[in-house]
Amino acid sequence: MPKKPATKVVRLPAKAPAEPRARPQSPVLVPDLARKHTINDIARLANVSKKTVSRVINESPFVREETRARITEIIKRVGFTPDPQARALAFRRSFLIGLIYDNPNAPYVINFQEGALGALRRMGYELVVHPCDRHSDEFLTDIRRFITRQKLDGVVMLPPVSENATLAEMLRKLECPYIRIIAAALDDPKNLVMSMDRQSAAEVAEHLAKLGHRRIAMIMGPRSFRSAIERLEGFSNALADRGLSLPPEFIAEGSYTFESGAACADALLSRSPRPTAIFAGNDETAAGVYRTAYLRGVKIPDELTVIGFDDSPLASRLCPSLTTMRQPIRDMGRMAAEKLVAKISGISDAPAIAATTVHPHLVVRESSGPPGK
Amino acid sequence: MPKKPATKVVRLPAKAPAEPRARPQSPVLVPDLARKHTINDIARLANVSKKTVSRVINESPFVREETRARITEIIKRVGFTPDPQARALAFRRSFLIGLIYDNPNAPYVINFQEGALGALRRMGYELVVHPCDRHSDEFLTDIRRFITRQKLDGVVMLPPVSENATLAEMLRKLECPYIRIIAAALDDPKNLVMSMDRQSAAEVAEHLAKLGHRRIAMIMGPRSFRSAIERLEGFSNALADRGLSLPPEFIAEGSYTFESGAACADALLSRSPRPTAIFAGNDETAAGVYRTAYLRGVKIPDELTVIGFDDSPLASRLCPSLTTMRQPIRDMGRMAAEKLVAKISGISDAPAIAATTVHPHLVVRESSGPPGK
DNA sequence: CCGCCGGCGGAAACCGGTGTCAGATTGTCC
DNA sequence: GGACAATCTGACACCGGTTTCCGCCGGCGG
Repeated sequence: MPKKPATKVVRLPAKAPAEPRARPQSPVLVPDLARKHTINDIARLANVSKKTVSRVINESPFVREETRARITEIIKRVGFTPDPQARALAFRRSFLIGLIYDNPNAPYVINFQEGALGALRRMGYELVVHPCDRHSDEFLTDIRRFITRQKLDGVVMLPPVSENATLAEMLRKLECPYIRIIAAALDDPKNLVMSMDRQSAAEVAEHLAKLGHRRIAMIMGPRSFRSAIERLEGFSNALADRGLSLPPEFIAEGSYTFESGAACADALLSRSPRPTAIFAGNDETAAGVYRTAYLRGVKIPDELTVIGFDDSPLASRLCPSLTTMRQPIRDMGRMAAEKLVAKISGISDAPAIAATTVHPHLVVRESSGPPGK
Repeated sequence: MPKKPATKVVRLPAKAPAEPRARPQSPVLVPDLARKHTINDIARLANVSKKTVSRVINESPFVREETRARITEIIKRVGFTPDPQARALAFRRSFLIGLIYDNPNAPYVINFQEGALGALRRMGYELVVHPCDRHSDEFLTDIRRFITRQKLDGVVMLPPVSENATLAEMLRKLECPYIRIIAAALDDPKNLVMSMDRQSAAEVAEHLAKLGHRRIAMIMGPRSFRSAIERLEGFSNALADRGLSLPPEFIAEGSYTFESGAACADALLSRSPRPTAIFAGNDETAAGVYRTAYLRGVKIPDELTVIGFDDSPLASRLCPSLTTMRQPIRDMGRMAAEKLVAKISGISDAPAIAATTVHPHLVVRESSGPPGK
């Protein structure tokens, strides 16, 4: 083998005058469904330049209707789709959205992810997930590298990383559009999808008050979580409005985990008199309360009413099933996606887009009842 | 609004001569940490051609050690990372791996996803998730479009879509490397990460036999799931080995869901004499059994032993906590990622890679005990 | 001392799209 | 019918990498 024949690409370095055209006859004139097509193939088939095809693809108004129809028809017939990487390169954008989270609650993440993904695909974007460790030294660096490396068009953050002010500041400096999923107005509303946790917690208070409970306790989430604060205050204030109090000894600070829920419940149930109802910060915590009640032989709901928050699948799996606040997580994913793309496209000033909030609602199940005998 | 101005793209129809240039003089000669660098910047800083820099990045052996070190140092100093889209375009590969699933089990998906993602990032790949509906008419078309459009380098499939023979056939035709997460050897081992469900189910049988149970029932998953068959057969055979039988009236076919678990348990507990132990096909199903036991006032584990499968978070949340088989899902994600990348890189023949299996193990908790009084 | 060979470095083409802008093609009006 | 403006079209450069091709260089044998 004296000469490696290289590839099929024949280059003619300096014999300019020779060939009138680079490609004598186009190899593909008949639509061939088995092959990958380029924009050049389409252009050749339609007898136009690739630029015109590009204009059709990008819905430029400067194409005659007749031409557009012809090209569209050909594109559909041969099943052409433009190469995303090539477009990304030329547009200097990736059409990629990042989902940043450090959330142990799997159903929350999956549901959000799927809600966002569905909306993003429809709009021509893809989602790249980025689980992270918010306590790591590399935390910010890591996210920064992720964003710059992938040239993300924007990111969505789930709590609790969505509450990190330093991170938001970094994103602003990076000029990376972002949406924060969050429980309070910590930022310009156009950067937020808010869950009205304060009002939701008030709804729980109302439910318990109506059932006739008077000794009510709460296991809040960690104070470093905004949602924990919102739920606590909303709950406490709403109780006060009804002439009920939430004394300090009936407030326990957990960490939104099963284990902390069990530990906090143990402390609360040691009080005398003990509470007749516990509002757990989330469903995981409520499961911890169940655990403690089970070990202590405290009957739910006869001796203890338990309310959760999230309506994760766990809530209906527990026995008795758990009364809880349902968050429309999938919808939040969709809304975040739509809002973010609107921002990226520069149509962020519509008032409807400006403030995006969702209102959880109470799902009453078996774990709540009137205060026990 | 007479004319729709289309997009924000402002064209300046005929004022050509105005702007002399886009970039006056190369903006970056001094390493500037705040700016994006190109391979040309690095080449300039190192006094070499961009080709040499490219050689260093791609670990070509044809670079002098001294030169390589200098360039590497500069790359690190300015924090340069090559543009993924540009590389993808030039390499005609995307460095993207797809994760295809239609799995309602959120913790399973999240854990797998995170395991795979961690490994993939280390190897220079990204993961693009693709939830889908395996019963949709668009199912195959949808996945095909996903793969060809994104030019995926490979895909990983979770059960049950991993068991779809037509899908696997399509991937082969597309020449798209794939890994199937699966419970039986349905394909060339080098395309599989297998979970030894048959042996695991046998372990459950052994556990129950040792506890002294003789009337044992099973709620299997849907027969269309390979794991359901494997678990049933492994369980049934292992019982037979110990002189115990699994009579047809003690086998119920569920659908791996909470609701089906409850319904099947209801049927099983109506038998007379009723079983003293139920092996549920997965933890969700086991939760359904708990539900029915709760409604019927059957005490677990005193009157009924329940065993699950998966060790999802739910297992430890239930009261009493659920004895179950733990699957190392995150590890499976990592293994699938490593195996897939090995295949893509063409080093798939190593025997260690050829067969990849994981062995779930039993986690004994409170839901299993000797047969009741 | 010369010529050959192999390793290294650089210019230019290329991947598959898009932006720019001049030129061609219409349509309109006088 | 001709001039002019508005609308369409296409040649060309470019995005940021990789690959091809070629030439330079040094080391070696003759």
